Amino acid sequence: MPEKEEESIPSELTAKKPYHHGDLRQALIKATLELVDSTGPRGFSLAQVCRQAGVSTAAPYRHFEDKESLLAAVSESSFALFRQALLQARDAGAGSPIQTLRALAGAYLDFACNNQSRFRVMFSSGLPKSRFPDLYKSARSALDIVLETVSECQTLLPPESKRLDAYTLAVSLWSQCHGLASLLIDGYLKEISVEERIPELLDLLVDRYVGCEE
Amino acid sequence: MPEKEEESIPSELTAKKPYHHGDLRQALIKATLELVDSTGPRGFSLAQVCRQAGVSTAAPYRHFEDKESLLAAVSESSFALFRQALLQARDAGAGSPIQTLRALAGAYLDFACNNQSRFRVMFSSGLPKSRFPDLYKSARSALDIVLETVSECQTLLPPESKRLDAYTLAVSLWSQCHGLASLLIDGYLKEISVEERIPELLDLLVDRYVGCEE
DNA sequence: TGTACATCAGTGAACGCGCGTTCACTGATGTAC
DNA sequence: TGTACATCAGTGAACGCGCGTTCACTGATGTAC
Repeated sequence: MPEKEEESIPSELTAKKPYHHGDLRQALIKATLELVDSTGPRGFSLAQVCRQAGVSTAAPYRHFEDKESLLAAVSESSFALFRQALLQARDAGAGSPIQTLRALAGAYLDFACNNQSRFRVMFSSGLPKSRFPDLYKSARSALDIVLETVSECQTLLPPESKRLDAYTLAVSLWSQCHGLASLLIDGYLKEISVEERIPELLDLLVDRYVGCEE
Repeated sequence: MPEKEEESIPSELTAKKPYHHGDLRQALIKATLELVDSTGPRGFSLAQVCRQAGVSTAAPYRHFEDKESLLAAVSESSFALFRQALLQARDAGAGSPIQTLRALAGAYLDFACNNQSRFRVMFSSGLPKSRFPDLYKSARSALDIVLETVSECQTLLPPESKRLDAYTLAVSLWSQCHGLASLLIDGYLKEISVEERIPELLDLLVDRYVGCEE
């Protein structure tokens, strides 16, 4: 028969929790991301989120219209962070166009790998565009960074890189980043130990955008 | 007050449906795919599947252990079809290595676009590898086609294409196909009307695998 | 500075619902004799 | 060929459960006077 703890009440129980949370909105987003990590973007329940955040099941309705709105807020904030990361990579380097593209591709991959839950919500949540038009806008404003940067870089590159229009090039770079990120996150590249070859892959995919220069 | 139809009983009601279904297993897989199309790989319910297949909610348990097993069967059959499509593309051409790679990339994209539900289940269902080890094997046996074909093609190509090992090249080709397919399916390429440029994109991504030749 | 009051973020109990799964059963099919 | 019976794919009613959402409420905060 196990002894009962009688000596002292743990501090997290004595410390009376305040009636108001402080920043429940952010806490709910954080809890959602943690659950998405194990259940996928559609497998979590609002009740779980509330338990995780230590709050009653009615509390979220002060901040979000319903469950889907919470997920949309998670997605929108993720696209905003993503956009920031891409912008930072584009502006930080200030080196050659090739270096800028390389930095952009690296940032894309880094964001995906370090924010897997966010990446999943962004690209696999299946939220209806019709209900959340702003969400789609914030997605586009992040992805446009890729398109714009490739266009800008292309104007700075030697003429032989210009036989293709910038959009085609941009989509090519973008989809390669996106595919690599998705396959990494889903674990399909684990067995063939591709992770240490990522720098090489990034160089490969960027170098080829300027024709033949090595 | 609407009139009631009294003239004749529709044939689908008079035709007594047989007690045994015939091929319920396949019918359940088909119904699941149709629902996945609108709800995502985790949003459908077994009850909906049964309604769609015109069968009681207990019927699936003659064919699948539980709901997750049904989804795993959908995924496994999809990887098998995918593998078939890739093999066919690889073997049909019998042209130059470049043509073979081009055909493979085209088949990857075609499969994804013509079987969007299957593609979603394959890559976004989040089924636990631990419970369905065979599923992961069938995934690998499909994806290995890409790796093998790139290796084979590379041995037939001029030496300047060999400065990178085949795995790195294969992963690069693979991830580009995968990213392009994912972005197309998720609708992120619709506004910039990239769809008519797909052949060009495919040429672009394949041509670059052999160094500089144009 | 002190008090009254509006505001609003939280509670917790309750709801109706659809879900996944089980059960004893039924009816069609195939096979042994 | 005809009959008895084992097999098994289906039924339909029932279950317990967790879910999303609502409601009247409570208690903390900020502001007007």
